[in-house]
Amino acid sequence: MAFVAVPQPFDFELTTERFRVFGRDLANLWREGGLHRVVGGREVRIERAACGVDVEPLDGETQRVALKLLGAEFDLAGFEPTDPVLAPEVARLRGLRPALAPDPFEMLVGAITAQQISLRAAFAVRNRFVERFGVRAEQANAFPAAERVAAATPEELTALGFSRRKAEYVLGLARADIDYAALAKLPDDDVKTELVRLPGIGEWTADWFLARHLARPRAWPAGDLALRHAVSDFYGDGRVLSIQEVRDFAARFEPFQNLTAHYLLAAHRNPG
DNA sequence: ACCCAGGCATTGG
DNA sequence: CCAATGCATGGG
Repeated sequence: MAFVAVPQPFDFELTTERFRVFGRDLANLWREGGLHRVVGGREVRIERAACGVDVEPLDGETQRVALKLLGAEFDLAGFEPTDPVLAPEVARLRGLRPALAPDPFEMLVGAITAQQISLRAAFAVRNRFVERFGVRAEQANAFPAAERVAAATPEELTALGFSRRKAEYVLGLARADIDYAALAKLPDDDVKTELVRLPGIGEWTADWFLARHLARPRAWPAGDLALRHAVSDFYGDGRVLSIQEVRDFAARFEPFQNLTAHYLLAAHRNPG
């Protein structure tokens, strides 16, 4: 047994709910109570153990990936909102950590698949992509490497269910020479400015990149339809709030907009 | 057979 | 600058 420590509070089931609720994710595969993912060509299993989280096999890289997937870097201990709407939901979902995408290319391609369509439909397309271009280990497939996708044709992607446009976006990303390490050092606004230059990446995708890959505390995807519905139901008067109206809520949750977005979404899809 | 779902780029005013 | 349009799949 090789244990990894995730800071308290931490609830393994709540944190991994994301990998079950929208359907199967072949690259982050929930199976028999554990999360399977391919790291460096080897399959890793992450499961709850008596004294924390068990990661097999464990090395420096699998530990880094496991900590990302379980949202270990968030300051959850400091997240104690006094907002009368949010506070009870945070209490009810205590230990929920936003599950992060460990890989930037995976994050961006995943977001592109999810543009406009339901997450169920998005996962169906994404899984065909993962199966087609991602090397299989035991149960799970590695998320496809950009270098391998770069050699594909648009037709190979449309055959998997991508729209013509999305196929071109994904190929463009795979072929683009993006310095993700440099990007990760920039302030939020600069990351967004750089990302939005790329075809197929708008503000929504850039915001989710900040939120679910870079774990930026103030990321707030105001354009997200599900977040708009959640904010509208928790704080609104019956109609669906506009993007600008939802954006204006960000100040209220300073400096925990990212955690707040994830808690509102989780609370909304799983009402008390 | 519709309609909507965790957007985006393009086109035309 | 804002409004209208097409796109792909899966579930209701």
